[in-house]
Amino acid sequence: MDIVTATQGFSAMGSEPRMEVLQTLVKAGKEGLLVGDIQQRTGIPASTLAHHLKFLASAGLVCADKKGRTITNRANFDHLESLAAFILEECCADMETTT
Amino acid sequence: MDIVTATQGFSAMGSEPRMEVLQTLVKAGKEGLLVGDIQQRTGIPASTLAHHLKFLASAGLVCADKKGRTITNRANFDHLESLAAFILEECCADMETTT
DNA sequence: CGTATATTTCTATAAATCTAGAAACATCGA
DNA sequence: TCGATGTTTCTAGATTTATAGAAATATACG
Repeated sequence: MDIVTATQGFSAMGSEPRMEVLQTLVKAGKEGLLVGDIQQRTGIPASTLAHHLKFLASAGLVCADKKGRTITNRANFDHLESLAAFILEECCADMETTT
Repeated sequence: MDIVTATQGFSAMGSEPRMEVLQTLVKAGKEGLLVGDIQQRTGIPASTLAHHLKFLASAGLVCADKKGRTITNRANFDHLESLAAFILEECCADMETTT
């Protein structure tokens, strides 16, 4: 994971409504949720929600899967794990003694 | 860790120069670095760096320790770990069957 | 005291983001 | 085909953030 990708991911997580959406999807698990479901659970207006979902998707945190009239959104668990790992990835790298 | 704190943390990580600063401090380990050291390693102008360090500190990601003329900055490793853990904290909570 | 050093605060401009109503678009069912 | 449903795109004003030069502050040293 490079720094640009990581930064985009964290930036996407750096807004309360967006984090709320993401957590709703993380809680929902791999089945995902329809946009309408998310809207119901979060109370975010449709257009605002669409905006945030696009932001989350373009950061790779969420995947959207259109089927008929509805769109299923799912958290991208692999990517989320990588981001979590990135935070302390290079911890203390500069402290290493000449081993 | 509540959602507001987490969001502030991720927001602070959601900018490339700031993430670069944070990583520089994470690499440096618990000894930390002087503002001037960070400036040298990142090439960020002093006033811009001060701005970002304040942002990082107010999000709890970094601690500043003034001593004489210099200020030592350290990554707040505990907080960073909590943030990393937060991302998938409630993973699949809504999928649980009636156990 | 006066000067050099380390860092911040002030300031201003440019750019990005947030929010949400309204309109548009696509798909399904009758 | 027509109306209902689910979701997006358009739009625009308000707010936040980014950047960095210049001035200010604080401490140390001679």
